[in-house]
Amino acid sequence: MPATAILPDRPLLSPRALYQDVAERLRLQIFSRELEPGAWIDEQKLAVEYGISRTPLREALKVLAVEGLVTMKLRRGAYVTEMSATDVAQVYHLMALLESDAAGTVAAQASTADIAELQALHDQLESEVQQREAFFATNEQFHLHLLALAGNRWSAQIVQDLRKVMKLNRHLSLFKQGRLAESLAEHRAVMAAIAARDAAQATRLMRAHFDNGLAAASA
Amino acid sequence: MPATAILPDRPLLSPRALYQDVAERLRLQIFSRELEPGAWIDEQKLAVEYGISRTPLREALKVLAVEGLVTMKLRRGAYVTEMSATDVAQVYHLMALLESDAAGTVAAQASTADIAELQALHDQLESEVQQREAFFATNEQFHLHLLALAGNRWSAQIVQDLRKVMKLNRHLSLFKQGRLAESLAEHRAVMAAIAARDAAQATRLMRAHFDNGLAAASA
DNA sequence: ATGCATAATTATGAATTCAAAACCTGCACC
DNA sequence: GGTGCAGGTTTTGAATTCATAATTATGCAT
Repeated sequence: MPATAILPDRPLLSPRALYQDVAERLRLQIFSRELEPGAWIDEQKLAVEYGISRTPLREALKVLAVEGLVTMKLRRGAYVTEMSATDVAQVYHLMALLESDAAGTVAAQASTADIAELQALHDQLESEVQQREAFFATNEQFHLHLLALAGNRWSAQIVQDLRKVMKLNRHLSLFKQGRLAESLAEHRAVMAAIAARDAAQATRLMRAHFDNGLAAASA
Repeated sequence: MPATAILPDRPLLSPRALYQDVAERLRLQIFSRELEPGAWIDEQKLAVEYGISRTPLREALKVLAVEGLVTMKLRRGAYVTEMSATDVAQVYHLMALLESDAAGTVAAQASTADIAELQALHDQLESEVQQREAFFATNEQFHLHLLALAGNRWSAQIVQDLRKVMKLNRHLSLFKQGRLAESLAEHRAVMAAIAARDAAQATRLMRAHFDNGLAAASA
């Protein structure tokens, strides 16, 4: 009898292909450090564990490779990507660029209703300073919502991918004690600029928010 | 006898996996419009044409899907992505953001030798205004070299992917008559700002260069 | 002739099989 | 005691096979 399949029974007529489910499951295992950076990914073992064949697993690995989460080595399989300090800085810089641009766009163009939604998310964040996990989740929601409101789907997709690879990095700045409060204050300022429709200021403040995050991460 | 394989014999000990070669070949077929936007990609036919099995072809298609060149529909296969006018504008905006940032970084930080190399590429461009094909090629080389000099490998990778996607768009601004000369003039200004180590100006001018390109493309 | 139900065909998604490269392991030899 | 080679094992990369969903074709009733 094979090892218990981890993927629960899914309807035969699934809304998406198996390799996509597998890709998502792999991401979760990577983010949770069950598969840690630098580790070799054993195709056969995982296929048995997931209760599937190697084919969809290999397809999923190729997807993650393009996203940057794993690195393929010819004839040696897949490895979880290791992020150097340089990589972290470079990705932060990119996210700062894209998200600050998005903040400016939203401040200038979003509807009042959209901004109210953003404000609601921010208010929720304010109430969660004491709950680390909830704060992280809402924080990510806020940023993704901002990207969605900015309306550039290419940009949004890229930032989503970058956020994924960022999760490879153990030393997320927000984990630093005390950084949560600072981060919230910066957020508040960004939100205020957006609400005030001050695009230039929103851009500036969002960029500062990321720069501070990077500084905290590398400290 | 099967149809003639398009891929030439390659050494048994190939430097990269077959699916990567196939991905590259697919990109070329897409850019050259042998596979046109919206078209369904016949796996079996292509596999025979390439003289390979469906497995590496399918893996290549998944890679292109993440890159945005093709769209996978469940149980309906792969389709060449169609770019709307909105998509074109969004991608242009992104490239403007990333490349103008790179221009600023290079102006501020690149070595004198590096800038000399860039200048050499620009000089070559100046000599090629009359040769459309050569101009395109050198232009792309210049931009990619600039990205490389900026030193952010994530940024460089993204811009490379975006440039690929852009080639899906038939109405590349540079094709417009007269735009070549304008483009060159803008290039010259950017190059001058970089040589003068004026980062802010380099950023501004590169951004303007792309904005003009977009305006020309949508005109 | 047209519309619907159903059967045949085709193409995709996934599993399985096969070939070749990389990696151990152990032994001979320096 | 270390080094290098031979053989076997493991694992990847790719082809083939299989199952099922989607599409097309067919035939029947109206």
